[in-house]
Amino acid sequence: MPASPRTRPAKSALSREAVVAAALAVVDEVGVDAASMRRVAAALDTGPASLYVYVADRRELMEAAHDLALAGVELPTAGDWRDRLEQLVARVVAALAEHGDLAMAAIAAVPLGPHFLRITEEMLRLLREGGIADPACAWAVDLLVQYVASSALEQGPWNRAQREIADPARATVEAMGADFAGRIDAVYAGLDPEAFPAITALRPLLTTGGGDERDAWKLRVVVDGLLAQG
Amino acid sequence: MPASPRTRPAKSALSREAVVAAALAVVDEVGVDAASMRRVAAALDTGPASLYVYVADRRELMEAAHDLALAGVELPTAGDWRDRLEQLVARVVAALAEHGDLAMAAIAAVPLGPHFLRITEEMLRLLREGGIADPACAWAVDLLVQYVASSALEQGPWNRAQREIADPARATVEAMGADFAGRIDAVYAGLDPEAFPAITALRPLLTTGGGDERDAWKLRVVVDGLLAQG
DNA sequence: CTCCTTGACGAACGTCGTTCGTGACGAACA
DNA sequence: TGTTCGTCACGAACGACGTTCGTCAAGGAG
Repeated sequence: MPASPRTRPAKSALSREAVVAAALAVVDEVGVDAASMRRVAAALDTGPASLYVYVADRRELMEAAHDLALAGVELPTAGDWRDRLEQLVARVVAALAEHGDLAMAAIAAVPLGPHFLRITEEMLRLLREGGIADPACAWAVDLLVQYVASSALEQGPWNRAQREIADPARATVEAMGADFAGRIDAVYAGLDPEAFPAITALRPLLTTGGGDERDAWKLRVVVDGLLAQG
Repeated sequence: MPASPRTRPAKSALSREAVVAAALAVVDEVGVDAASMRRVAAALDTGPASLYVYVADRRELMEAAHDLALAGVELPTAGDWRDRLEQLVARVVAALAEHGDLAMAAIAAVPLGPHFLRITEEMLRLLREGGIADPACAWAVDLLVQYVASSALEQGPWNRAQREIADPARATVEAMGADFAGRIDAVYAGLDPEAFPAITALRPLLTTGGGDERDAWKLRVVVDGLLAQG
């Protein structure tokens, strides 16, 4: 009588929480696209069909993982409404960017998970506290959500590449990571300087990250712009 | 001797242009995810393997389709540098949003196709013409590219749903299209008003598009914010 | 004419998301 | 106690996918 996974007691029962956490861990490891149902199930020592007890489909699973990544985002408490808004946005971006390309999981539709909703609520609250009219608040939060998604998607894979460069056990990925900006730079370098004088002139600036300072700058642009509206 | 597709003269030869154009048409029809190599090939009356003569892989094909969508974007000539920058950005967003979720094709990496490069060049040129310092120009164009991608991705599927509602021949998709915002609204409606007072209060504003006016507002926010930097 | 290159593309492979059917287990009921 | 029902677990299988490899046909060069 061979040991069969169908024999119950040897494994703890699955739960939606366990499944979602496993999905997030697999995304960390291999990215959203490669995080197949089979991989997630394997991480749980089961088969892919088991996951469907807890999620309707792969999309739901990945969205849940996305929301889970935001569980640790704490609402800021220090400073005026603008400080708090900027801190909140930066924290959300950072939480997502901690997980490689996780932002891809919620890029095609408005995220509606519990954590994202509480963050949305807080953004709206802060905007209203800042005296911004309600119609503009609605549009502003829309823009901020765009900013969050696109920033997380920019920073996430970059963060990941940096981590992999720093990890000697992953030297095989080193060439790929170091080339993250190298590929873009190579394209820019190959352009005709006559036809592309601006890109040519700014090339070094376009391909060297700028890190936290750049991110803070971009967020400041958006918020200053919001404040500039009548 | 059955007629075989291997018999040459009955079909015009493929070309990269034809393959990319077919891909864009299929994306228009079914969206990026469903635009499989098989579907694109079928649109060309051939098999999927034929496409690999012209593109290395599916990613390259979709990116090329993305760039093709920008072929018709003309650089603005009227107004001061700010007018032209805003017009350019709006045109790029509109060109992408004309094609459903095409923006997904270039969401994970910086687009580097010929049309996108000429647009990037023009953005940089205009920013410099506006007297913005080079380091800030680099960051600004980065932010504008984020804005373009996320806006196209927001507007594209919405545009598509609207077109499908307006098309009586596609009545079967009507319920889905009409529910585009309905689903979000349903989630918001189901929230506890005590826990989510802001979302509850602003719900009508959050789920009714705002259309062109909102898009113009958001772009103005970004550009005003750029101008506000020292 | 022969040889080489290139375009064309079918067959096949490995992988994927998902469904369906079956088994195991526990709770409820008679 | 035995039976029934509901739920979790999950293997087998299906249809679809991206891609590779091998073969054929056509055209050009020598």
